[in-house]
Amino acid sequence: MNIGEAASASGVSAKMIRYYESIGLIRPAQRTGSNYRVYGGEEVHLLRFVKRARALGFSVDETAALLGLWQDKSRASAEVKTIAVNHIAALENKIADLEGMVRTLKHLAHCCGGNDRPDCPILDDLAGEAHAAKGH
Amino acid sequence: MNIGEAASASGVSAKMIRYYESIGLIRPAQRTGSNYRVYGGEEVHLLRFVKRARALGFSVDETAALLGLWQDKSRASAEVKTIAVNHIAALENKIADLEGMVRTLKHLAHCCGGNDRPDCPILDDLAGEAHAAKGH
DNA sequence: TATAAACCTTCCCACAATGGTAAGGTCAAC
DNA sequence: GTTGACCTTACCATTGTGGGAAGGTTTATA
Repeated sequence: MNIGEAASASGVSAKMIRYYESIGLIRPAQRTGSNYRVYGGEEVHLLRFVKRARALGFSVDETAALLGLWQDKSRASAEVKTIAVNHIAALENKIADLEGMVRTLKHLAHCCGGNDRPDCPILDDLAGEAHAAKGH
Repeated sequence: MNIGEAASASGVSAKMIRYYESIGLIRPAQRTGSNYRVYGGEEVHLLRFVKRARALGFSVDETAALLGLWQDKSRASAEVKTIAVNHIAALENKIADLEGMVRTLKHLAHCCGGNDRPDCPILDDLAGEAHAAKGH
């Protein structure tokens, strides 16, 4: 299997496969006589693992740790769970940050006329000149 | 005012002030005879605006647009509101993505013993080998 | 069989935003 | 007049991904 076929079989672009190889996330592929990378079902399986982990928001480093644990048949599931639980916490922090932004922005947008007058509480807030909004 | 003073007055690091200048987000500062950047209250005000916009998750490009509108005293507030509303939608999309990840991970973590046995539904899921979980 | 299309290879550039560091100039205080 | 705290520019790194060029290979077709 060529890299292009492995890419469409795994959903990981050829570009990213080479990248993952270059940073050591995946082992260097075997090569043909003419230096083409060769992949088999096992490699594609591994690439899918990586893709799934990335889609769940794990960093490449975390993914590498998970891959290591996956291949260590005697791992303790607690190790995996720890990574997952930490990742959940990080995601929830990020969500909380974004929700804070949304909350503020919704308030400001709600207060903004959104018409053709220049009067704009959104800009006033950004400028730190939040004049008292007419209570709503 | 030196760049360092402007940085502590505005909360934007000196590094970032120079960066914002280099990409054209803010106008080049005036210079002293010895080539030091000089800032006044107005510039600090502007930097605070930028900082606040960035803290609300606006990209540098969006921030530039907002800055332009801020300085255009005859803008229509609708233009600002449009940027804000689009940004809210983008943030909410991102939140939804992250929440999907959290939901999946919580389910998997819940199903994972987290003990010293190798048995791990998290890895099974990543590997695409999600064997039927014992119903819970 | 010749040639063109569709692959592959490596290498470099770009993004967004931020931090770091190094080599050198300047200013203020003591 | 020296020291320390500032400033200047110019690079490098990050994270993960895409784009492209320059050149080699394989395959399909005329």
